[in-house]
Parts: sequence; structure tokens; C-alpha cells
Amino acid sequence: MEYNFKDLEAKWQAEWQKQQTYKVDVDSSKPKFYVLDMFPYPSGAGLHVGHPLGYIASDIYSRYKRLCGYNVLHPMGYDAFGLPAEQYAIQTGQHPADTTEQNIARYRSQMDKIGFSYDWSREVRTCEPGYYKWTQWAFLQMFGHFYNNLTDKAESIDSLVAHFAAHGTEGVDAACTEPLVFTAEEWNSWDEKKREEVLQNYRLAFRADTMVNWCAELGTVLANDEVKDGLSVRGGFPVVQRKMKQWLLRVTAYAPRLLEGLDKLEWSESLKEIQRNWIGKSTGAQVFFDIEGSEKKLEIFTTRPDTIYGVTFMVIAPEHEWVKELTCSDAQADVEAYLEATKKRSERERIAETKRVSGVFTGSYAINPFSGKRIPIYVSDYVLAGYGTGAIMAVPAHDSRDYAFARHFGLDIIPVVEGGNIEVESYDAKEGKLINSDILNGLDVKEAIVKMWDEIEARGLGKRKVNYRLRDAIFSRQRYWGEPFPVYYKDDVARPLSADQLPLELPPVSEFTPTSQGEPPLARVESWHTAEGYPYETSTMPGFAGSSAYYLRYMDPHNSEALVSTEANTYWRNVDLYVGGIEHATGHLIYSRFWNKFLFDLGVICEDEPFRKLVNQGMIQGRSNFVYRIVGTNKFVSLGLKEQYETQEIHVDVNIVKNDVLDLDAFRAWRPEFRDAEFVLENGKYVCGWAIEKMSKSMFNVVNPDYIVENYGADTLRMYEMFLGPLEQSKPWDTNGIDGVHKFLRKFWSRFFDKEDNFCVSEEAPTPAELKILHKTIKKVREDIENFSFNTSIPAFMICLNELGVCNKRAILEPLCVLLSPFTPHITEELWHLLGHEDSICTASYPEFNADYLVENSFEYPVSFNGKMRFKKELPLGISNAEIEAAVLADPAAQKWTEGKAPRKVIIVPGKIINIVL
RNA sequence: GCCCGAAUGGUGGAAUAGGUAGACACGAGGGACUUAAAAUCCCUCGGCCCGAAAGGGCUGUGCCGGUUCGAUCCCGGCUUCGGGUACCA
Repeated sequence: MEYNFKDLEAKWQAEWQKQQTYKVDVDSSKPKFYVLDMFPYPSGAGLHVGHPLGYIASDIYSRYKRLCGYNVLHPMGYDAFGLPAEQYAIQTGQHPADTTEQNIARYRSQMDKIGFSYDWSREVRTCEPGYYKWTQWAFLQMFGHFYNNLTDKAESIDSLVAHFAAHGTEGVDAACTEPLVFTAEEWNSWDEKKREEVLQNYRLAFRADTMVNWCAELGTVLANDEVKDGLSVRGGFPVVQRKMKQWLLRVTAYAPRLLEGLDKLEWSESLKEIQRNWIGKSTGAQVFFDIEGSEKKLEIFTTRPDTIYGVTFMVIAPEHEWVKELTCSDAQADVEAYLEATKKRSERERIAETKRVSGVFTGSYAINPFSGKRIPIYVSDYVLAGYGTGAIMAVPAHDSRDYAFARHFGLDIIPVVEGGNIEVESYDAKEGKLINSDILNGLDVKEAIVKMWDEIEARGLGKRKVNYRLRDAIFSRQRYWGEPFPVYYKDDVARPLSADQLPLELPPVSEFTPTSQGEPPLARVESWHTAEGYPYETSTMPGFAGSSAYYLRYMDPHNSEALVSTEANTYWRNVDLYVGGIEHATGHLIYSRFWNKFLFDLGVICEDEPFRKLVNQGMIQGRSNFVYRIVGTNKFVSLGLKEQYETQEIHVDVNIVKNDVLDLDAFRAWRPEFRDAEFVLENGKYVCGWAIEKMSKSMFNVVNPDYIVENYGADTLRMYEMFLGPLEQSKPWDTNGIDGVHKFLRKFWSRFFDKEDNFCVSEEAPTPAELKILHKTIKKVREDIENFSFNTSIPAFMICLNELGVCNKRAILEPLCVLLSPFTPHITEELWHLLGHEDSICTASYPEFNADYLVENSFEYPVSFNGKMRFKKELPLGISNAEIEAAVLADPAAQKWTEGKAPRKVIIVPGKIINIVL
């Protein structure tokens, strides 16, 4: 019988759906295992072959774990709110809900054809009210909580209010936007509006005037991870800094825990490193500098307090709140001109001009608290308002930026650490002996830093401090297609809806552009207010809102009483294996961890990290093909001959090229202008050129999984995607090699049929040699799956089949079927039933490796002389090294190399190698 | 600039407690079967050299050096490519 993958795959996909083969429920009799894919954003372009790579890997692992006796939760859903659907709506007028629905249907049909073992009864969509009810609920919880640094967890804002009423800020250590000090009397004397303003300083979800990334083309603000090189990640539009009132999440409150938590996770080192850098912990000191002729003290942050004797000037950021105060009257015009010029520069220009030194003197002086020296205060945009205190002490001798600034303005450069050549450049390294530094002289840099921490604290000049690069996440977007905020405004004070008013549903609109006043689309909706007429927030939540806790919702997707029931959560706990792209390292994967830790503090869930193990699949690039048209003609010349003509390179659809050879008829049919194309062939073939590029429509190198499924079957697609190379590596898609795995499947299939094409397996007992081959394969495949080396387990199957030859014994083929089933579920399910089983192959158990079959009693030693392999000698195992040595040296082949002389040394590793040193 | 990671045939890639480099597959060439094609099967394929052949020798995992009986693997120094990040004090 022929391997008819088309009928067979359709048949089993229908059957699995009918039998609900992959549905799972809480089952305390079995250990759980949770395998999760990053759910896709359903874009209009559909899936290309790159998208399913991670899904296939996680599906193999899920099926493997299921066969090993685990109760496996393997769900799928859609991250359905987002910018592209809305941009598309602006262009076409189609409602995002409609296009999203269509795209989801397309994604689903493409995924179904690949034979994934998802439990679709648990599907979630972030844009559905039943789902985003819990996104809104979590937001309200954040609004209602603050972060207590003393207990190191989120606590109810009510307890903070009670504390303020009784003691003011005395004894409070909470994460906040800026430190506040007030008494209970003050608090009690304030009205509600003033109190709420103060509370915004502590809430984990809060509103604040803040510098934001404003993208005019998109008409919205963007989070830091949505901006790269001063351009929006989506669309590549310029982004400028602007101060605006926005909703934010106090992610920074969790910075220490987000950092420490990484150590316990089984994530790749590179990914953890990206997160560590993004969180950016630096330990240093806060120091206050007196200002000449003022009561005020200028606060700075430095990681190099040891260099304080080398401070020759101070710099504050243009946005620093004391710029005006510190500016003397005769410097006023210059400073204002500088501020104006700085404001105009876009983020992109700032980045492009990092080498250019600019700044202006304020006319004020600070006093070095250690040396007592008078030092000028400058304003420059190389100091950022958002980091540290927005002011620095400048040590030009030991900081390259300060050095450039000092050189430009002719300021003093005093070396305080030995080393480097101060005439040419600053010496930034943290090693060497201190000089010119009074009490620090002679100390090592590291010792000096520690001593200064003590000195600064002892003299009351400041204290040790830890700073993080991580910023609070801007949480509002001036868009339509996102979750509405469950808040309304009364007297300009944001007030939360109560939990029973959720979800606050997104109302329909007909226009998706900002209003003429530049307000978000929701401002157009006349009914967008509470029953009492108080207006709702018109911004919506950003993309990461809906994706931050979706993995929890899968545990209990239909629960209308809670995000997730305690029962479901304590059983499924957290994700054991998360598979997805590395591009989410500083976005989703940070926010999700934050969100999870917050819910953990609330006691809603039982694990404080969401994703125990994480695997990043690589990107699949496209492989483009080219044809070469002789300029001015409709004649095309093959690759090897193109140098003889003046040609023009044209992208050609990779689907009409096979092994870089063009299908001429298909090419003529491809586009009308090529209908009469002529060709200059080499060896009767037209050979195309190729290049590795991004997979995109305009390069004609998009390979659609449907096409592969149609022509080779889903099992071949699954296996080939894994065979392509290591999962975590980026690699180009190349359909050329696909015949190899397809051939393997046909060959495997044919083992079950005799010459007359009847299903036929032998009941004969397997030989020791056959068992050895089988168990060698079991061992290899099990190890590979556990290590995610799917690419190396496929050769193991191929070798197994080659070594077995024509063996058609049930005792060998049946376990092989199970072994193979995670990779190629359809063909193995069919064979499993032909073998006489009634239940799905999913109910089988994965074959155990039995070491007894692999016991060897002799070994063919490679014998090398001075490390160079010369011949092989088969010797029994278990004999002594002396016996091995004697046997080898007696061999005529060895005597040829020793030439009768006794070797200097013989190294024997039993079962591995014999090396003779002459 | 700083921090990670990588480099192996015509191609994708195997191989690490340091022990036969190039598994497996693609591709190419040759052959068998066939009226023919498809399908299937067999042989050869890193480079250089000796040999009619069988076979044999040298060399070879980006470059230079080190440790070792032995290095694709460990150490030091480079080169190139990829990723992250950047006036973060």
C-alpha cells in the first residue's frame, strides 16, 4: 500500500478532534507537565514555515511527556489586540474585530493541518471580554496596592492610608516615584484630591506626568522596549521625548526580585544576561554637594566614590528641576538657548550625535565635601534626567564622557588613580592605586570605594545606594484596539470601577484615527462614561497587558469567578517549558514575571516565577532565488553564464525553483511579462542564483506551510523543520533537503507491507542484533528529546532503519512506532491501528531503554602512535591493561610502526583508545 | 565602546569528562532495474600526493601560539560574522 499521507492525515485529524484526544483535566493521580508556546498575534499574512518551528518542537515534547505518563497541559490561543489590526482598519475601514476574527480562522486552519496536540477547549483570545475582564481586574489590583520594601511584597493601599492617618510617612519604606515626608496631621488635613495625588506616588498602577516616547505617526506613546534606535519597532517611525500624563506600572518596585529570580530559572545564559542588563543594577553612593550661596544640596549618584578628589565640575541634565534656580542672571540667556536647542532634538538625533560635546555653564558653583574645592556646575544633555538623580559629579580623569567634556570646555583634569595616559584619554578601569586623594592615598580602587561608602555615611553626606536602569512601564496607549481601563474620572481624580462592574467592554467605533484635538478614538464615543456621566479613560492598555498572565488563564479558561481557581492553580502551578522567540526578552518576559510576582504577593497564585524552563527557537530566514535577464531583452541566462552578458538580477518565486533549477514552464506562467521568455541554459538546465534574506513577500521567498503539507504531508514538514538544524539557531529555510525525510517516512511505511502491498508484520522473536539496534535508538532519541536536540534524533531513526534492513518484526516495529510518534503523529497513528490497537497511540507508553541489550564483549580499538590513528584491533573487554598492551604490541601491524623498538609509554583507556608513544 | 555567542566539505549540519573528524541528509558524478519516466537500489565525493588497481602517505575543524601521549573540544592572543546594549555616572 502506498503511503498516502493526504488521506491519512485528514482522517486522523478529524478523528482526534472527534475523540477529543488531547483534552486534559486536572488529574491528581498523574504528575502534571505544562508546555506552553508564545501565543501568536494573528497577522493578516498568515503563517510561513518559520512560525511553526517552535510549535512543532513543543508539540514533540508534549507528546513525549504524555507518553512518559505525565498529564500534559498544552494549550494555544491568540494575542489578538494590537497595532497592526488597527492600522489596517484605518486604511481599509474594516473593524479590527472582524479582521482579527478572519486572521484567527486562517491561523487555526493552518495550525490544524500540522497536527498539533493542543487542547483547543482551553483557547483564549486577549480581545474577548471574558478574557480581558481579568486583565482589567489585575490592573485594579495594582491600582489598589503598593510595594512595601520592609516586607518585600505588595500590600493593600488601604493599609498605607491607615498608616498615613496615624503616623504620616514615619516608618514607611515603600516603592515610590519620589520620596515624600509628611506628618499624620498634614495627611488628615488634606482633601480627597490631594490625598489621591499623594497615593499616586505609591500605587503599583498609577498616573503621572512623565517623559514618554511619543510617536507622532502612530499617534501614541510607546514603552522603552517598543523603541529601538529612536524609531518605533512597529513601523519604524521617529520617536521623540515628551512630557505627558500617562498610566504607568511600578515595575521598578520588583527590580531586585526580577534580578534575583533569574538565578533559579532554567533559561539560556544569554537570555538571562539580556534581562540582567536591562534591569541594570549598579551599586554606588548617593552624595550631597553643597551649593555656594544656597541652602540647597545637589544630590548625585556615583559608582566611583573613590574618585571624589578628582571631581572638577558637576553636570545636571537639561530637564533637572533646579536648572532655573542654579542659573545665574548673566548665564540665563545661554542656558535658555541651550535648553531650547536640546528640546528640539529628536531621540534619533541625540543617538546619532553622541560624539558631539555640548553644554553650558550655569554660573553656579558647588563645594566638594571632601576637598572643599569650589567646582562649576554645568548643564549638558549627556546627563540623563531619568537615571540616578539627573546630576553627576564629573571626574574627567577617569570617565571618558567627562574627559571629552573637560577637554572641550578647558576644565581641569586631576588624576586620582595611577595608570593610563591622562594626556591622551581618561583611565576608566577600576584598578590601580589612589593618588592625590588625601585619606585614600595608597589604597586600591576596590578598597577605596568601600572606605568612601563608610566615610560618606559617617560624615552624613549621603549613603550607599543601589540604582536600576529599569524604568516603570508606561501602560496607556492612545489607541482604540486594546483593553479599556476600568477607571473613570471625577473631579479629575481617577477612580476605579468595582470588580463586579468588570469587564468594561470596548465600545464599537467607526473611525480609528485620533480626534481633531489629538485625543484617542474612544473620545469620539458619546456614551463613553459611567451611568452618572463621569467620563471613562479614553486610552487603552498596551499589547503586553493581555499577554502578561495568559498562561494562568489557560489553567482555568472558563472561570467567571476568578482569574484561575486555587484548585487549578495548585495543580498546574506554572509553566514547565516555555518555547518562543528571544525578541520578547526585554518586553513580555519581564512584564510577565512582574505580573506573576505581583499576583503571587496577593496570594492569588502559588508560584513566584511563571516560566521554569525556557527555550528560544531560532528564526527561520528565507532563501531567495534569482534569474538573470539580459538587459533590454526578455532573455534569461543561467547562473554560470551570466558573466558573459550584461544582466539584471530579478527575484523569482522560490516555489517554482527546485534545487536551484528553474521550472521553465512555471516561470512562463508565473507572470504575463515572462510568457514569451527565452532562456540560455547550461547543461540543459536553467540554474538560479540564491541569497539568504528575510522571509518576505517582496523577495518571493515565502514558503507557506500549507504548500509543504499539500505536497509532502504534515509529518514530513514536522520532521524536516526539526532536521533543519539546532532548534535555537537561526537558519535559512531550504526546501531542497525535504526529500530526505520524506523518503525516510516512505521507507518506514514500506517496512509494514509485503511485496503484494498487504499489511504484514512478522511475529517472530527479534535477534540480539536487532534488539541492540532498537535500544541504541531508544537511548539516543530519549536523550535527544530531553536535551531538545531534535535535529540529531532524526538521523538516529534513519540509521536505525538502515541497520535493521528489511526486518518487519512486530517486536521491533511497534516500539519504533511509539518512539517516532511525537515527531510524526499521523503516520504512526495509522500504523499503530494497523498493528491492531484500538486506542490512540497517545495512550501507549514511551519505550524504556534497556542497557542489557547493549552489552558488548569486545571492542575494536583504534590504535594510535603518538596520537595518530594507525590501525584497528578488536580485543575482548574486561581484560587487564597489561594484556591489552601485550596483545597490541604482538600484532604485526603494530610492529610495522614500532620497528622492533620498545615504546616509551602506552596509554590505554579501556573501551576507548590505545595510544602508543614512541 | 561594553557584554554575550558563533566559525567544521559544494550545502545544512554530526562528533565534547580531551580519544577513529566530516555521522545523517541534500547536492554532484557514475551504475543497476525500466521501452521510457517516476519510484527503488548500489558505488564514489575535504585537499594534495604515490599507485594500473588493491591500497598507501601527507595534510586538514577561521588565524597565531600554549598545555597534553593525544586538542574541533582546554588556556592565551588575534580575525571575521551574528545578537544584546549604550552618553546608565
